[in-house]
Amino acid sequence: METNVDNQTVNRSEKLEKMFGHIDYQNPPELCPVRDVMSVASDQWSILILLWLGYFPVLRFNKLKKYVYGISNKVLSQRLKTLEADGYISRKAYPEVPIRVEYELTAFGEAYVDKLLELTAWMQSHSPKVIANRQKYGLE
Amino acid sequence: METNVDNQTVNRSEKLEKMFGHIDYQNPPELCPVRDVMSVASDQWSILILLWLGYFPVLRFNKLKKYVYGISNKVLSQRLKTLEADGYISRKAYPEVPIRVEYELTAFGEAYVDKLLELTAWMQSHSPKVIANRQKYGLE
DNA sequence: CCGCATCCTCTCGGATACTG
DNA sequence: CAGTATCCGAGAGGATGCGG
Repeated sequence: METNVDNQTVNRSEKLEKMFGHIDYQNPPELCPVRDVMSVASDQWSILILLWLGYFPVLRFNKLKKYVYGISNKVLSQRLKTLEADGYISRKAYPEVPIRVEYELTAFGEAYVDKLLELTAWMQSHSPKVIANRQKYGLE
Repeated sequence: METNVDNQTVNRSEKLEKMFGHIDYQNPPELCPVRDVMSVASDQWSILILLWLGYFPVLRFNKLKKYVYGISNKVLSQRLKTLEADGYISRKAYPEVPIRVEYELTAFGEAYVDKLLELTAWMQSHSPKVIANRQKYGLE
């Protein structure tokens, strides 16, 4: 157990070292790739889109709009385009009348969803604690 | 390997089922706790703040501002307050002159950073692929 | 059915100056 | 040093109507 904690801490330090060790924050990089990639992949709407596409392997535009309730046409359209450009999802249009368009995760997208799920599942199970913290904090 | 893939897929389905299975998207919850908690914890600036606090166990306001380069006083202050309210970090003020304030992760915050790191480390290692995708997409 | 174009609102966030 | 107060601009995002 003790060693587990130690391993965890060491593991954390290693990853952080790899992530931040090389950064010269006195003279910061104009475009940090991690920030850049993260800004797409950790967007609220994008996360929900990806997770629903993990739940239902194939979804059409209006189905997605129902599941990701509250999202507007414009934003859904934007996010889908960006997610496709970044390689997380694929888009197939069938030239029927009316047109049918299907979205699904790429292999890369699936890998990302798996990572994402570890985080969101953890957040879901801990959200009561966070909300409790928040209320307690509000009372002081 | 085959079974690994299967296990992975099954695992994914289970988590997604647990996350989405109960949602009546026809009549969506006004405030989804997961969305709510996520909106704080997956904020761009908050992530960077938490990661830097994982890297350096104790940091003061202006140090943080240097490491999380580009952040403004206002936003840093806001994020720190929210992160404290949600229980990720603790704030200690020493009544010296001039005043000294130290921020550090709580145990809960450390646990979250560990989860976060799995994701961001993955993103860092895959960011070249994403950027390559993006450029290829732009050329079509 | 899929999504773009338009308009319009409104919040977020940056810059600066100031205080305990 | 650690923020707060104020102002201001940009741009994200919602609603709607149209077109392929």
